[in-house]
Amino acid sequence: MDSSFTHHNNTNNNNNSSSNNMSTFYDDHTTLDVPKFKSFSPPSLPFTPSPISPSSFLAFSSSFSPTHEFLNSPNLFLNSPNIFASPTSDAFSDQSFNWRNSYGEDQQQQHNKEEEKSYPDFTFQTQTNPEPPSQFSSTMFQMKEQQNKQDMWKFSEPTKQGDFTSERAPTKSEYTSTQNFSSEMQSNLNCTNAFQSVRQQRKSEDGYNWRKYGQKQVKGSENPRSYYKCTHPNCSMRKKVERCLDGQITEIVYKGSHNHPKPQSNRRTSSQQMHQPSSSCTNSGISDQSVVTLLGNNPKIETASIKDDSSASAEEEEFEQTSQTSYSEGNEVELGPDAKRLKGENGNEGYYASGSRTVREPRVVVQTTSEIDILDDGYRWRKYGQKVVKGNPNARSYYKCTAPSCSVRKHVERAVHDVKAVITTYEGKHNHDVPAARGCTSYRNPMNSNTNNVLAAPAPIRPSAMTGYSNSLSFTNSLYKPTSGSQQSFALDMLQSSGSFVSPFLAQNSDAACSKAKDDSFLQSFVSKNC
DNA sequence: TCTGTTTGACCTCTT
DNA sequence: CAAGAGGTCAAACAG
Repeated sequence: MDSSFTHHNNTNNNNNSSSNNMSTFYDDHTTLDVPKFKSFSPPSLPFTPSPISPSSFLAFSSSFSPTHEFLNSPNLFLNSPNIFASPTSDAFSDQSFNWRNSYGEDQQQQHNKEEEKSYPDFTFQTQTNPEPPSQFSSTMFQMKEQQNKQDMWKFSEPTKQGDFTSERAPTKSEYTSTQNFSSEMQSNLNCTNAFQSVRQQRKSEDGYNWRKYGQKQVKGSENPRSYYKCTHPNCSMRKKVERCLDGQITEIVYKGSHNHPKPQSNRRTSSQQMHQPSSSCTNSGISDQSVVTLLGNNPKIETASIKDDSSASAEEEEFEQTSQTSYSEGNEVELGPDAKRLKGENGNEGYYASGSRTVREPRVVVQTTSEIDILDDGYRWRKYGQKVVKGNPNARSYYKCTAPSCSVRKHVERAVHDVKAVITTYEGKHNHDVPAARGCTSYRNPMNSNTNNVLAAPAPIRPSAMTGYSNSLSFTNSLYKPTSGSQQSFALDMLQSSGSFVSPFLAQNSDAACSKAKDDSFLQSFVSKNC
């Protein structure tokens, strides 16, 4: 190891900038040269509009495609496992939905009554959205620029829970940018409709046929994990579904990609049928999609522009060969010792929270191939592992620089003392310059270039230019001393997390950045708090 | 008989 | 190299 350093990204105060409004969100990212893979869908996720329209709240443009970041983020919560319909069984019928944690007790009780009226034989509970969409979006969104792009795009917790409910059923027109969810997610998102659908027609499908080929009891979890293959000839698409003992899905991991269009006629009647709400649109033909995730305790939206497999399969296939897209919803806060590892055939693996804890964290992960671009530091990274290390229940992501013969690695993890704090540790030194962002030729590395700070993307941090950075969480030293050869720590991620402050900060040289950071009251308070 | 599921054994990978 | 864990295979089983 030539060197290492750590930067710390604290998201506690993320609300103060980019989360404030969508314009900030756009401004900061739509101009980014988002790698193509980020705008490509989880392979084979069929479209089913959610009654909770992401686009009704979040008018993402098609160019906005934080798919990977959203869904692979351990911060993306989906604490409503109950609303997942089992794609392979009828566990749905046995499920009890409880969103009590999503809002106040009074509201809950009142709402429960309402729900009981609507679904006297159903225990699913939801709530009328008390906030207008615009308000919702402004309070829900939170941008987080993080060393690990997985968490780059985030949403802050709503100012009050329950802002986002299934009862806000949008019209179909609201789904112009919303497509392609896994069947489980579809069911999840189509809460109300799904239930109605379930009640009416227990079985439905996601358009693809699956065959169960194995089941395992994974260590650290009481929940069995089922393995499914796409039954289409030569299709490598697989998925893992983990369920609680009561049949509720707590985790879904997609791996690979469909090499075929969705079967036209797929009215299979096997137990593997997916739930497809009757109100859903199986194929809108709209290429851009948004992924929306309901979050039980902390309702949040995850939105990503992805492509419908059926409408853009060729384009996807081209990219699928070299990209990885991971979609993960789970409450990393709840990630505990019983987090489990998942590993793809490309070597990717990760630990994800088990659903056996007090708060279940269903998640959907889509894995295609191996490469991940992480442009937040300018370099391209390939995820090669993820695990929970001793002393910190939070999963740590491991990445390698994708440049040939470059041995730089980094890992990202959340601080044990503050789950919203992200520690990124670099090991080694890049033996190459910062690759230009895809489609971007104006990128300049602020750390080793005296040229203009022309940034088409958030300016990268150059850990590579530094040596001897420790992975300490300490903030006692300067926030950022890239030129120092001694072990240092800095709160880069924290700085990044400050939203609009990020780019200006990063666009400056390190000294200026450091100075600016120190002047920032937020940073000061953070440092004071954490040191 | 066919199709899909179950489940123990085996394989592969990581540590 | 061994142990452990996850992933896959395939025979047996069920509907």
